[in-house]
Amino acid sequence: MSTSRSFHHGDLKTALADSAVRIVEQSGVETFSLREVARDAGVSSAAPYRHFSSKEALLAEVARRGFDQLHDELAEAGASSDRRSSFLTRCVAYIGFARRHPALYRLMFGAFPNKHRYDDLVEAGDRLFALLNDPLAASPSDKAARAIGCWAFVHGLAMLALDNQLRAHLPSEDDDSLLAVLQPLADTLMGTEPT
Amino acid sequence: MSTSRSFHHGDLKTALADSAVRIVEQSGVETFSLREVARDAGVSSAAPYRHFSSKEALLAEVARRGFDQLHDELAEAGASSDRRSSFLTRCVAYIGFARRHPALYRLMFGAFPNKHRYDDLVEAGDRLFALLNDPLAASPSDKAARAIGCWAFVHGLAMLALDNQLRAHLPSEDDDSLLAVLQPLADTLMGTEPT
DNA sequence: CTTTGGTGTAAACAGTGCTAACATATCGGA
DNA sequence: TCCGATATGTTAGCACTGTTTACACCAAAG
Repeated sequence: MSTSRSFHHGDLKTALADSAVRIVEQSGVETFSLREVARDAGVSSAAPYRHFSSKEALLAEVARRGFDQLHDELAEAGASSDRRSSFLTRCVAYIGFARRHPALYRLMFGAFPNKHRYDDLVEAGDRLFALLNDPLAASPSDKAARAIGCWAFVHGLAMLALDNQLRAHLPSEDDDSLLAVLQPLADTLMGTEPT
Repeated sequence: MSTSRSFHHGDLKTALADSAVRIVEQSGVETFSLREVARDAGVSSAAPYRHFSSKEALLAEVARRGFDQLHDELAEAGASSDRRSSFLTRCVAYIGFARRHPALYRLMFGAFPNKHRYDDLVEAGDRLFALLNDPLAASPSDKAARAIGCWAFVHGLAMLALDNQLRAHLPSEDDDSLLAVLQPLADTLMGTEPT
């Protein structure tokens, strides 16, 4: 074994992606530079092009990782308990993720020209969507509409949280305040009676 | 009168903002360049700095205009009729705006490092929020929570629309499909009975 | 051992945000 | 009316960016 690490880096591709994630989370995507990633990984400016066809392709990989991570966190968060509280738990966890990784979250849902070229990214997004719909699966009739509504609501809430709009308009921004917003919607979305 | 237009441009500031809006809407914000704006306005690369302290400041002005325009369109859309249908009309109009001006809308809600420096921009956002809350004004009790929920929902829906997620998961993406998603939420948010 | 293909480098190109030094036009006051 | 101060434009340049091209090197297959 010993994946020989003399001249050839060994696994530069994942090293670059690791650096990229760290840099995006620290400094946001506006100032993100491929050359800085290369410096961070200790290689030349042209090296990344052996593994990613463009800066956008590297950012797509970063976003894909973000989707996977969010998916896994939500899967764990709402595993136990009944549908309704699973739904609420996941909503809170979702917004928590967006808050802990604001720049990454913005990248995930930001404008991706040519998004269709990165099918791994698209698939990761679809997996997340499917998981969010999970607690709504047994809801009555107009399933699609409720599913979309669910995601739209949580996503919009997360975005407003990132813009500090929640803090501006809610008494506090802890999980209880969030739940006060989420509760009535959950009842509607799931077709259950308020408890 | 006759704002003398020989050497000094006359009103370069608004001319630059006009060009910037057009360029953002056409090509998105990723490739947006101050120099292109300058070329488009027929001035040198350094001229914009007499009127905007940075590229970000010019983009802030573009975003501010977007907020004002959306505000005005919504104000007109839901002017007549009762609260409930006014709310629904405005939701549809809101998402319609996002779809007709995707890049501009993304800019408006995108990451704005140092957003606090552009108070005009912040105020324009606040005016929009106030207008969206208008139909909910007379709703019972937990007003703030419902108001936030309302905006979050519409905003999230608009974002998903821009990512083509609605087309992917809804039977069609006309206004009727949108209303199917919006209806049950509207009832919940406004504290009225479904009709 | 040799060849071949994958992976790194250095150098260059065009384009970028932004600044500094300079030029000109406009306007308020002597 | 002249005249300086100021606002608004220009040119030239810096440091940086994404990307490409030509080249160097190493690993493994034949």
